[in-house]
Amino acid sequence: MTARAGRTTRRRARTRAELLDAAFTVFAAKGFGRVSIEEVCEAAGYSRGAFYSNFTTLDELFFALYRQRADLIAEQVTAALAADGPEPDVAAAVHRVTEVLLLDRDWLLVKTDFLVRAARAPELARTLLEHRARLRRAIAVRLARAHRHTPLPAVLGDAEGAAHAVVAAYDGITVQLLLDRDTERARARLAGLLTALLSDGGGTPQ
Amino acid sequence: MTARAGRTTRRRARTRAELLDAAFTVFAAKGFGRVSIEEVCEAAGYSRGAFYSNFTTLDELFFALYRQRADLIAEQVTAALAADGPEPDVAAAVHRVTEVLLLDRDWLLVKTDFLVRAARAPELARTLLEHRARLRRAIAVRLARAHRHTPLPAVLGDAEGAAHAVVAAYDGITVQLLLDRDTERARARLAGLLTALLSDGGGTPQ
DNA sequence: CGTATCGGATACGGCGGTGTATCGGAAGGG
DNA sequence: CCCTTCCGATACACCGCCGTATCCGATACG
Repeated sequence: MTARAGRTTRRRARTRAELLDAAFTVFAAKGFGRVSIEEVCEAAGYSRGAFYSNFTTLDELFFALYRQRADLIAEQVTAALAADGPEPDVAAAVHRVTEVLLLDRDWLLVKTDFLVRAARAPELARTLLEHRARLRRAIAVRLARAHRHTPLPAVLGDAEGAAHAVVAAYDGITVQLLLDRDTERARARLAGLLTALLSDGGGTPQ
Repeated sequence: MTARAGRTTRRRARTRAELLDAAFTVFAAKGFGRVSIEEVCEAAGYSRGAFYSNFTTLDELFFALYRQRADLIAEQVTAALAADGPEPDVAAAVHRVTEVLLLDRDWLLVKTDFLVRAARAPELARTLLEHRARLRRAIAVRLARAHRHTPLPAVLGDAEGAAHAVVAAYDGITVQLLLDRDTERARARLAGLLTALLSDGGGTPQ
C-alpha cells in the first residue's frame, strides 16, 4: 500500500503529483461525487494503470489531495500572519489572511466537498477536526496576544472560545460566497463580523 | 414533464411522496453523490418504473426534495418565531429556532449536499439564494423590531446586514456541528455568537 | 358496474466505469 | 553499458446502473 520501500522515486513522484493536480482541477469543476477515476487520469494525461499504481481508490486520492492542499493553505496563512511584526495590526492581518482563504474558489469547493464526505465518515471527521483544532489554536494565540489589554467579549469565553467564533464566522461567510461568488462582499462581511465579534461592541469600522 | 393535466392523482401523489421520503433517508445516509436511482426506489419499495413515471432524473427528485423540506423548515421557523408575542424574548426565540434548525442532522446533511451542488450550478444557486434572502428578510424584520431602541452594532450596517451576520453565524456553527455532532455545544455557541453579534458588546459602545 | 385511462412492474439492450493481469519501455545501480 | 527493477500502458472480463418499451393491474368516471 503506502509501504513503498523501493528505490525508484523520481518518475513516480512526478506522476503522482500530476495526478493530484489534475484531480484538484477536475474535483473543483465537477464535484467529487461526479468524477470518475478515468476522468482524473485523462485530465492528467495518464492511463488508469498509472492511477492504480499510485492509489487504490478514488477516496484515497481525494484524501491525499485534501491533505496536500490543506497543508499548503496552512503554510500560507501562517506566512500571512507572520508577515507583520509582534505589534499586530489586526485589520491588515485579516486582510492578508482572507486573501489566502477566500480568493481561491476552487479550494473552497474542494474543501466543502471534503466536509460533506467527512460529515458521514467519522474517520475523516476526526482528521478534519484535528486540522481545525490546530488552526483554532493558532488563532487563539494570536487573539490572546492582540487583546492582551483590551479583553474579548465575555460571551465568547476564553481565547479558545473566541477562536471558535472566528472560525465559525469564516465558515459562515464561505457558504454565502460559494453561492453568490462575490469575493469582495465576502471579505467586507467577514471583516465586519470579526470586528463585531472581537472588538467588544461598535468599535471602529475602518 | 411537470405539465400533468390527467385525472388520477391519489395513488400517484402517494408514491411520489413515498419516493421523496425514501430519498431523504437515503441521501442523508450516503450523500447525494453516492446514491443511485435504484437505491431510492428499493428504499421506497417501488421499482424504477415508478421513479421514471414521477421524475425524469435524480437531480430533479433531489431538487423537489429540497424544496419540500426547505419549505417545511421555513414554516416551522416561522411558527417558532411567532410563538411569543410581539414583546420579544430574544433568548427564548433563539432557543426555539435552533431547536428546529440544529436538531435534525439528516436535514443538515442534505442541505449541505444541496449547497455543494448549488455552488457549481448557477441555476440552483439562484434558487437557493432567493430562499436565503427571504429567510434573511424575515430575520431583519424581527431584528429591527427587537432592537428598536437599543441599536445594533454599527459595523454590521443596517438590519439587513445584521441578518446577514446571523445567517453566517448559523452556517458557520452548522459546519462544526456536522463534524463533531455535538448539538448542545453547537446551540450554546450559536447563542453566544448571536449575543456577541447583536447585543452590541458587553458594555456600552464608546 | 363496465370501461377507458392511468401508473407502476417487468424485461431488455447498452454504456460507462471498474479492477486485474500482462507486457514493453524507462530509470537507476553496478 | 548492461540488466534488474520498476512503472505505467494496454487488453479483457465484469458489473451496476441507466433509459426505454411493453404489459397488466389499479383507479376514477359515467
